[in-house]
Parts: sequence; structure tokens; C-alpha cells
Amino acid sequence: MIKQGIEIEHAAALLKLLGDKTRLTMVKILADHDCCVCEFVEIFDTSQPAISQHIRKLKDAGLVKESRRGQWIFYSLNQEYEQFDFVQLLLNALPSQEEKLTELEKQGKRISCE
Amino acid sequence: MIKQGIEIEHAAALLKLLGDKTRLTMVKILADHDCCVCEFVEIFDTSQPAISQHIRKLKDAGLVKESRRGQWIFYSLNQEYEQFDFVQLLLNALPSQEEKLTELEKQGKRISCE
DNA sequence: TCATCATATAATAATACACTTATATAATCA
DNA sequence: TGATTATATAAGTGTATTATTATATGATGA
Repeated sequence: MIKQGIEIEHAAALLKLLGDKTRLTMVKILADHDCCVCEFVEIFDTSQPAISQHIRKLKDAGLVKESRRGQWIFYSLNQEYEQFDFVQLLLNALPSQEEKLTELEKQGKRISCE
Repeated sequence: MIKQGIEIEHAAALLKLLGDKTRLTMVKILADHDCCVCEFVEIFDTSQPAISQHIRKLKDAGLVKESRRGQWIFYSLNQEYEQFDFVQLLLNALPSQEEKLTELEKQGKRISCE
């Protein structure tokens, strides 16, 4: 039998995870751009450990994955996440957070390491 | 300017509210049926104050409304809720909880007062 | 009016959460 | 190799959350 859709318990846990302004915004941003911790620190004007701890929760849930590029670790949405469709449904209903990145760019604080 | 969609802060608060197994299931059930507290007490096999407190959170957020019918207070989704579309989007992605009500019915514990 | 049923509210206690500070790890670069 | 930069982790703290117990309110029906 093919498992389809999301169980309600799982959904509740996921919504709880996303039910935090910082994490939700992070995930929305990650839907369009890979980012590293130091960028989020700038964007949210908060401490590095606070960001790392949010990232860890997202990673533990399987929602984001990491890839090291030199000095930096870049995070991105994990397209293989079991309930990726559900997450996308949600994210599509949210307003773009693009301006947060363009602001970063403007300040010359966007990291790119191609 | 017409306000459209949901702000990310508001969305986070809403997801947090729904990020609880009991509340999420309640809301999913209420999408199809009005229910009263004592029914939820049966369905979730939990205490009456616990249910009342969950209901209050949903009511405070504007997500559900109440109407007294005799001895009982029936709760239902508030279709006028500001972000009702967003909530519906979410609920539609969740599996039916219909069996919880049919189970109630079978036990003769469904309240109806027409 | 009194007993009962449905629900709300208050007080409390246990747990979870998100931040802070301090420190560790890991890569880079002089 | 030693300094620097990026990130993770650990420990501690204040606050939020959720349940419990006890009590109050409000409607019904004998």
C-alpha cells in the first residue's frame, strides 16, 4: 500500500516546527536560496548560536540539508523530505522574503563561493 | 491598498497554534462538524479542562466560534476568520478524522440537539 | 428551589522552548 | 604553525506551554 499524504500527528509536529517566526522565515528563504548561518545571523539580527539551534531543529526533522563549501556550510531545503509537498503548499501561501536577501546583498554581506 | 495573503509573523503564530496534535485534530473535525466540549473529551480521552483550554486558544485566535444550544456549547470553525483560506489550504491536506466521530456515534455519545 | 450536567476558570506543577554565555571543532590563510 | 573565521555544542536561565486538581458559573429538569 502506497503511503499518501501526511498523518495528523506528523503534521502537527511539522506545524509546530514551522510555528516560529525565525524558522518559518528561514525555510521560506531557503525555498529559493541556499544560505549559510552567518547570513541568517545578519538577516535576523540575532546570535549565531540561536541560528545554529534553529537550523539544527530543521535538520533533525529532515527539512533542510547541509553542504559544506570551503569555510561555509550552506543549508538548503531537502527536496527528498517526506512531506515536501505539504511544506511547499504552505510556503507558497506565504509572502516572499526576497527583500531580506536583497538587503543583505546591498550591505555586501551576501556570501557566495562559486 | 487591499491586504492580501498572510503575513509571515501571523502565519508563524497560526502554525504554532495548530502545531498541537489535539488542536489540529479538533480543527480538522470542526471543518466538517460542529462539536461540543464533551464530545472532544470522549474523542481525545482527556480531561474536560484540558479540552476547554485548547478551545479557548482557538477561540482567542478567532479560529472557532461558539453557539450555545441549551445545555451545550457547540463550537464551529469561524468562516470569517481573517486567514480562513490559509487554514482551509492546510486542512485539505490532512487526512479525514471522520472515523473519530463515527466511533463516537457507535458508542452513542454523539450529541445532537436539533 | 435543589440536584445535575456542561463548561469555564484559577492555581499549580512539570515540561518544553528559545535565548544567552562560554567553549569546542573545523576550515582557511598568513 | 598560529591566527582568524564559521559553525556547533553545552550549560544555564527565564519564560511559555500543557496538563492536573479544585472550584465557579450557567442551564436544565425533577
